[in-house]
Amino acid sequence: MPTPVRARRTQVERRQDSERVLVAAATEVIAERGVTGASLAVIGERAGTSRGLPTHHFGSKDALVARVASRAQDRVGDAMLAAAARRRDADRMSALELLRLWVDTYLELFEHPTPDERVLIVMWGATFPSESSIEGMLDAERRAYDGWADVIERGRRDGSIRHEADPAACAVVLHGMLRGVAALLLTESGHTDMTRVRSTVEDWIGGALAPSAG
Amino acid sequence: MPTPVRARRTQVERRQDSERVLVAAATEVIAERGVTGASLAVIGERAGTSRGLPTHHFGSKDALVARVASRAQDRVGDAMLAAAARRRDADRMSALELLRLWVDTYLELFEHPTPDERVLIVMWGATFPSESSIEGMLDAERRAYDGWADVIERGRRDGSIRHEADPAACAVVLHGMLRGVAALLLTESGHTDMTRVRSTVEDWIGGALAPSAG
Amino acid sequence: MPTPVRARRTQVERRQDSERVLVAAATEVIAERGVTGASLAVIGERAGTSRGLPTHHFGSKDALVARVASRAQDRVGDAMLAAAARRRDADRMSALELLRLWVDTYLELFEHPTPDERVLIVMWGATFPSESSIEGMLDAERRAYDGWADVIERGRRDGSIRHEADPAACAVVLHGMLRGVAALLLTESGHTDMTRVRSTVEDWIGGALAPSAG
Amino acid sequence: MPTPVRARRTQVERRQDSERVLVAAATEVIAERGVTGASLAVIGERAGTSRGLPTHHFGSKDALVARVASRAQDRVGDAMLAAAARRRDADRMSALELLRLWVDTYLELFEHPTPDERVLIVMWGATFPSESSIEGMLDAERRAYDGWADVIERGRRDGSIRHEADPAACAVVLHGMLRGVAALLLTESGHTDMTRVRSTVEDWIGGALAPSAG
DNA sequence: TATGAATGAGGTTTCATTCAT
DNA sequence: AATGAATGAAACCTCATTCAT
Repeated sequence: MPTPVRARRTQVERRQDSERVLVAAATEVIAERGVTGASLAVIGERAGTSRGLPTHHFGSKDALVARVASRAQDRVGDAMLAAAARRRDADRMSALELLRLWVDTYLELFEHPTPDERVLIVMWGATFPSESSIEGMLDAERRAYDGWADVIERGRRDGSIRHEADPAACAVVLHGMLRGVAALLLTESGHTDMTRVRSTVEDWIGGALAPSAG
Repeated sequence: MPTPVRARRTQVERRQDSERVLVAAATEVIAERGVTGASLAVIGERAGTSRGLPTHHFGSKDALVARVASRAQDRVGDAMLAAAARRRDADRMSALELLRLWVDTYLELFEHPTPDERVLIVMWGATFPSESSIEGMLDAERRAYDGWADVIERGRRDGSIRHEADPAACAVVLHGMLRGVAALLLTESGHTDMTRVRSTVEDWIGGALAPSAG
Repeated sequence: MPTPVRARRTQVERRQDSERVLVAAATEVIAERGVTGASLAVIGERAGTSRGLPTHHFGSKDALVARVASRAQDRVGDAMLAAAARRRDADRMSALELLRLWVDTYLELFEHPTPDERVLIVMWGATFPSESSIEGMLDAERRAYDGWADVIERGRRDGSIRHEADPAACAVVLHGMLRGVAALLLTESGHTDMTRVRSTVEDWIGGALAPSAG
Repeated sequence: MPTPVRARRTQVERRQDSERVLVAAATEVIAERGVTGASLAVIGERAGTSRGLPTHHFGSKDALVARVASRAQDRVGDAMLAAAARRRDADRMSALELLRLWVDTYLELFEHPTPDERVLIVMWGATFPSESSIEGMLDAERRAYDGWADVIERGRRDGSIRHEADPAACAVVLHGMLRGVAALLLTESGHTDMTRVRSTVEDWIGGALAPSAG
């Protein structure tokens, strides 16, 4: 008696499909209405499924929210890694060059933001209340600016970043600047000249981190 | 034996007292739980009044939230104006010096943040969802970086800020940086060395805006 | 020492003024929104006084509502008595003539209804729920159709109304008809030709109560 | 030992059962306390379900109220149609005979009124305030006396109703009379001799609509 | 796996009433 | 007498979650 090999695989596929479509829908709805404003029923309907599927699939709203957060972080992180990978001379780039590439890539993402970019900022904003905690969000923040600090430290060693720069403090300022600028761009889209903002950020970073000419 | 001189209060005084205590409580609770997480019942209890007073007094949650927002904005704005007013040489300061003073004052506020400072960032975060709108919040943002753009423009004219700086773009970057850094400081308080962050911000601004030595 | 004779009288007058203006306002608001839909605060404001005055003056909402009901009943009753009093030949009218005069007067009132007429119907409608009870409303109803039964009985004796007519049953039908027609006129004002409705009612009463020609 | 054959119900059955029981409970409670006096919590409890089910099921109180109204209208309308259908000679009845049959059926319903009859009158009463509006209630009224006007017009053509009768005006008077009498019967049940009222109504209609003997 | 019916806690708001001025 | 501030119960509604199908 032949076993329905494909049938079982189909179950797994269907589950994955559900997950993909639910996370995408949740990303959209949270980007529009915020974490607390997004209801599971609306997410289910936006996904074209039943209102009960989000709970059924993820067990709880918190779990779905955490899933959305981690996916959004990954997408942005991947974009930056991919930008570096595309460069032929990746292994010959100085740390400062890499940092500038990353910054540029980051800002480029927010020039034409998808729900993935927007939701990242929305969820960042949701961490500001002192009691609020979104699973995995604070950790991701810390990883992010540990990353910046790391590059800056490397730059100090390879001479591409001035020695006086304090890696930890610069990482805070740099990360805060990128997040803050991104947030302003999202809430004020249309009112700002993106190209100029990007080149201004480049200038500031250059002025702050490049070794002094002397 | 001292008598409670002012035990009798007029209606107007009672109303003002209620308002003061309600706005203070709302500021605290919103700073802790966010705008949507703060319920009027909890605010009423925190204020030491009945659970129904917030609605009775302000008519709606939105009105109370708007009141909290405008008060928080005023407090921060006032602090910056007061810092300038305290300077003897206020009228002889260059635009860049004024800008640095303001930045320094702003960051100092977030070194030991009260609920007023925190709530400002929390409410800023609540504006990130595209459909969300908090009465008066977006306007205040725009006023704020119009203010920065104005100082930068003045600096270009008085020669204290380099001519190449684009006032509008620099204002976005500067305002975003301050907001973003403030947000990081609030969520990461204890993990960062405030003094170093402040002096780093100073350096970046100097490097970006001061006229080039040549 | 002269006593402020007028001052005391003024207090009484002011109280009466308040009462008049409050009852008038309550009549309007109840006519618009129904008994439960009318709030004391709105009534107070409509009266041009404070929101607290209705309670202060009448002690409770029920008391004010009862006052409105009795006044509205009086106004309608007075109009009918006045119509009879205006007739020179009042003492020579047959019972049927009096009844027709009353009916005509009643319907005329609803041709251009003031809040007084409307509120009477509104409050009548509020007595339909089985548990609902508006102070004095049911009694007034009963008095009203006892009045009709009385006239019909007199008509049977003076020969102006046919002998077969059952006073109690006819009173129910007549009173119901008037109330029902009035209610339709209020909810459908503009859609009905009042003049025809009035003459139709006259015809029906004539056909039902006048002695048969034979 | 008998097993509960239908213990398992499909989702659709569960939904229909809930709807039935909720509408029945709402009808009862509204008949007792009026539209505004009936709270969803009480309706839910009366239905033997949770307090939240009414809202969950119908979305809003207005929707449930509209559902109750339309069902009550249907029940009364159906009773009148059924009475005509039971007659063998239905197609040979004159318009006046049909009208009398309907009137008789209508009044019979109110002799032993169920909540369905009572709620119809209660909701009619709730439409009297000028600003109040119950979904579908005014339309139903208009349909109802359009129906009466139609029968009267047919009677004028088949000669069973006198030619002088104005269909529109007579419909208003007839409908008003029936509603008004029904309302009095409900509020005064026990105080009135139903049989006599019914035969009085018959007499009045006969006197008003039947062609004059001559 | 997926659907959606049902629950019940909790939110904002309305409002009659109480109470201080 | 009059004002209006304050209370607290109760209303409608939203929504995460549980549960039956």
